Amino acid sequence: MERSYNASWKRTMYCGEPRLTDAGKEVNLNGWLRRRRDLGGIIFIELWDKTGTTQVVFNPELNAEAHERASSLRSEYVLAVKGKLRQRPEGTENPELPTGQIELLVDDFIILAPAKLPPFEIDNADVVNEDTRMTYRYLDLRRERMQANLLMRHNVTHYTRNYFGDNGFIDIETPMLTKSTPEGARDYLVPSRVNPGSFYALPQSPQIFKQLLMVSGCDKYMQIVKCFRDEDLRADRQPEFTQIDLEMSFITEEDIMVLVENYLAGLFNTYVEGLDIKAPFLRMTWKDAMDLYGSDKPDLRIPMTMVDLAPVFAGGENPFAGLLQENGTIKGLRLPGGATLSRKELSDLESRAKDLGARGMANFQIKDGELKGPLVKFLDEERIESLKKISGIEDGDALFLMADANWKKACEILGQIRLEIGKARGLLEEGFKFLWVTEFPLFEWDEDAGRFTAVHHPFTAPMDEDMEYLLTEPGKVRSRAYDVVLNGTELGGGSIRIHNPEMQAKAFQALNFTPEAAKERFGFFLDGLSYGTPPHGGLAIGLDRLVMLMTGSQSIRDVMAFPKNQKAQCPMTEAPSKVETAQLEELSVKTIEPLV
RNA sequence: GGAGCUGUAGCUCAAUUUGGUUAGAGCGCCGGCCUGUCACGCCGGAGGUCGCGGGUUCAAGUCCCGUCAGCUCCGCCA
Repeated sequence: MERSYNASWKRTMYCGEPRLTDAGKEVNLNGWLRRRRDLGGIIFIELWDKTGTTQVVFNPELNAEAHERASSLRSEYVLAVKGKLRQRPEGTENPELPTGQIELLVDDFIILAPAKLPPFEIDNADVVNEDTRMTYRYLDLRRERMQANLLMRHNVTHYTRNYFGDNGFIDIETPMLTKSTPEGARDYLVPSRVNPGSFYALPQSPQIFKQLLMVSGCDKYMQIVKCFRDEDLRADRQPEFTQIDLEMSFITEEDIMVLVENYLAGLFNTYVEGLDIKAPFLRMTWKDAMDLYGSDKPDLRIPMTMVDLAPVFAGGENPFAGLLQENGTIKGLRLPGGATLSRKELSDLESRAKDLGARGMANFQIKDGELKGPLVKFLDEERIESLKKISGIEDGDALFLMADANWKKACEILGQIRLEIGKARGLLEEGFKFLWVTEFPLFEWDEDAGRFTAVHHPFTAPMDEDMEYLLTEPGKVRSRAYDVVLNGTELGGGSIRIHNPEMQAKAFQALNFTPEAAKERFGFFLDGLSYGTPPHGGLAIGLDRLVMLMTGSQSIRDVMAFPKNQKAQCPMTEAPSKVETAQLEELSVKTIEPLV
């Protein structure tokens, strides 16, 4: 007779729990059959749950009936097993397993569920095509590494709520159905049935709401919140992702940065083994980050920085003299040991630089004390000395040169080369290198839009020193924004906000919004600001990226339970899908090719 | 929108460079043997739309054209 699961079968231990000290105990285990070793006379199975596995023994001499039934068991069957834990016979211990000193001798068991043959070997899913893993994501998650990732994510959110709660923050939810604000990323839109022709947007961030909560006097707000952006995907970008979102009143940059770096240091030191992250973190202006690393999110694990080679070439007779007279830029990057690079390797690097938009990339090498390179002939003794002094190039090294009329472009391209060559040559150091990047430009010129756009968002406060340029030279204004960067990834960013409605109106003006347009889009917000807004600021941390880095994962997909593929589809549910005409009609949405 | 890489058994890959016998291997699966295994072992077996379509050729997994899919990157991501 078939026996079903009842209280007598409930587990008394998890599969990963038994230890030598449990020998002699009668226990129940519930779990999945992960591996079967049928030796003919005796059968071993490994019973798995999220805590680990325990070896279960079916011995015909002790229990012929159970042994007979066990021969039909297959991978991933769900079982309830009763038996006695005992120390393994001498010489059969498995030192690799936490439960390896012990095993369960079966008295009785039931099959709670058989299982179809899995489409891939679950223990080995790390090497399986991601598309297949995603189609059977529930199986992909049924393994140690993914369970560990989900647990880490839980630990992070738990720690986060405690940390900010202990620091006086309260968790407040903001709407998922909200107003579209075309500034910024593309919105996901949701049609309103009761308001034909009108749409909600899913939030790109709760930015405006959290600022209005400051107007309300909430003082310290936090939320772990889903955000949505309809843009193309990357290894570290998904259409829906989670932010740790913060906002505080009556504070300065310093308050937030100290709060957040202590949070991050504590979090990493608690959950990542062998770390001793120290706060405060290194702080660097955006200008310095660009000059030294060619990136607004420098990867400090690569021990190379760029230098300004203008003094070497200025005023001389060389191909760069004209560029420098026009205020152009020449950046240099020293590659220790780079003298071994072949002509072909140098040429490949130059074509890579061209792919990135450079017109070229010159180089020097010092081999056996002799400086070589296409530009040597343009440099006299004095300039060569200057080149060596500024760049630090020594015997055995290479030096790359990037010249461009545009300072930012020269920095960025050489910065990308720095990253790629650093990784390729194994120069990446171990560990977690945090820093703050500050004093971002407030605006940048958008060629396509023909106007300035906000680098961060239009509510970011300008630095007091640059306030006078707000309307005259917007490109010159620095912002009170700060990003926290870890190992070349932007973990989070925030700013002190504008809390004065006139200033906010000016910012919109600098962005070329007419007062009418500003009112149309953000009128409620400007109105809110005018009812007594405290100085405030905040920050948002990308939870997915955070957990990705903490778990050493290559993609945020590995730390999300059910992520989307590069086409923003879910291979498992096959979302997005077509819907019936009746649904569309109800929503007053007219469209092409509905399903029915 | 663009560039690159990949696509062969359930999974991971080889064979493609230089077209030529019946497309192989490991794992997994099925059957048999096996009483201390733990990636159990040994023996046997099943399993293929070489992503798809077209072309060149006596002959295409292999060459050509097109197309689809997945991933990485650029654009995009206030």
